[in-house]
Amino acid sequence: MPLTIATWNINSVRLRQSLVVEFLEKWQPDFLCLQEIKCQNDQFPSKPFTRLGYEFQAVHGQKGYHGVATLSRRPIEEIHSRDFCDMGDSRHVSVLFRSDGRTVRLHNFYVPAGGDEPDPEINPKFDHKLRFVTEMEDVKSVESGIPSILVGDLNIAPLENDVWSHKQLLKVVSHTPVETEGLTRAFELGGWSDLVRNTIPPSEKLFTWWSYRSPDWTKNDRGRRLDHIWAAPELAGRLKKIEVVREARGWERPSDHVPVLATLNLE
DNA sequence: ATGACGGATCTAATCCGA
Repeated sequence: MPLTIATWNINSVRLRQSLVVEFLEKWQPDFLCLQEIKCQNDQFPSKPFTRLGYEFQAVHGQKGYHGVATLSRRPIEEIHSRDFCDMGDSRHVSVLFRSDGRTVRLHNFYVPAGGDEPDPEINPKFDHKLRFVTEMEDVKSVESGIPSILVGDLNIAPLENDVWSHKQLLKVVSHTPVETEGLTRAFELGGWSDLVRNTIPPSEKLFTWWSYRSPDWTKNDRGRRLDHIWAAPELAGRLKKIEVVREARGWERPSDHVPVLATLNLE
């Protein structure tokens, strides 16, 4: 049985629960990792997703901001969330599941945006972002023999073709060298493989986010690739398909991010 | 032309996202 994992920064799950339902019905991933649910656990709209078969839900919300949730139609266990940087933010949740005789860990991340000014000395949010990414260095692709998948809104576009203009974004938070190098360090020290760029070559422009502030997101196509799917090499070798649901940016009252999916065959 | 938007919050103006 193929295994499909999706990640989507939903920018308020209560406001966009109908979009999530539409997505689950049409794409039917086994797992959907949501970020920026922007609600507390008891406000999370579980029922419409349960009704579609996503009865296993690991929700780690907080009031107003941030928050992550992993929905699954397969049983999950050992739900865990880690408090990066001891801020008390809800920015991570992980689950274990079994598939084709293996145990796999799935990490769902929402990395801090980092504010406007790319200088940790004067901008505490940027300092927080850099420290968060440094802490991600000890999230390994294989832990105690268990291979992992790491998805989420990492808020960093690491490659030149992950932004609409490498040159013009070098001093813009999300694409500064200190961020892209920090993310690359966590990626390499963790022993990860980038499933999306394994499939869609780095020579091609690829985005998953387009600003709300642009009057027409399709005009000039000024996006960034902020949402990622990484995996342990032994899982990466079993990748069958990658999909970026670009059309979702054009849905009614859309999130500014679109879903990204990976399908693996673990047989 | 990196904002001309959009969401949550002690519903009015403020903070936040990236």
